Amino acid sequence: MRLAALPAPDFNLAATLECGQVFHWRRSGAGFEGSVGDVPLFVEQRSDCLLVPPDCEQLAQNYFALDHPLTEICATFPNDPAMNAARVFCRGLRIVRQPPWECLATFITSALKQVAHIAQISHTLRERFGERIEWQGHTFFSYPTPKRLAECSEADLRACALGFRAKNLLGAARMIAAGDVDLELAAALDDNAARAELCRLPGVGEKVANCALLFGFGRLRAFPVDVWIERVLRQLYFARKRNVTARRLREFSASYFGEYGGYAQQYLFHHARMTWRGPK
DNA sequence: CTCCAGGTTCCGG
DNA sequence: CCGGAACATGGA
Repeated sequence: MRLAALPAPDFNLAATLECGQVFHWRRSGAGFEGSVGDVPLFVEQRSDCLLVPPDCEQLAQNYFALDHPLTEICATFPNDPAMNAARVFCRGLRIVRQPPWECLATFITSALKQVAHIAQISHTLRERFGERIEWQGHTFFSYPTPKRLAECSEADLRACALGFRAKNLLGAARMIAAGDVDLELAAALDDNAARAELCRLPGVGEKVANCALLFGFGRLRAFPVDVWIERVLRQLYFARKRNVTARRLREFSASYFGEYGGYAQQYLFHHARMTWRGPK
């Protein structure tokens, strides 16, 4: 089919989709196929343009956050060796705008899982409980809604290889389906209040809440501290320092990396993961 | 076989 | 507030 060309300067599609912020895109030919909410999408990069199906330009422009002032964002990063290396390595990587629920739910299922496993779980949940979307001879599945997951039993979810995460995903889906937690209301709160609201959900602690805030709620200052980032902070920012507590790391990262700390975090995360023990 | 993975929660100092 | 342990599953 004919594709439309969308100007996308200062953008790296592959890095953006494979850096561990989103898990359901698959390589397809020279591009990627996936979905944004319930809209199927194919996207391919040609130098400074994105090729997308006609009438999808606006959707892609928004989803891939082509309006983020990347040069300005990178200029706000602290000037230190670790950050500079990550900034060069991740050039063109953008924090996409994921639908809040599927982002939050995916990170609830991410606890103590490798990126490949998280993707596997996401696809299984989509195929079993999401909406099937046929498009151009390809089959896509949307992420199941809170309502749909709330109707499942814990055993249904455990059957998707969720392990102990099944109870958390189910509990979160039920609280949201019941209106006990309202993601649209949370979206109107400031960062700290929104984080506190998300943390009321089972399986959502500081780290998962920050991932949801950063990748699903557009809070570009949110700084998730996972095992990789903790290694980066301890080895590159607190080298030869003893007894650095988790709280100390959180306080440091919340201020040191600035107003676009979430971008800085993702660059440090991706760079460390890709270089510290061979690309995978 | 052992170790670890984009953590959260609960429990005892 | 802090460090430990339990919690499932699969790939390295």
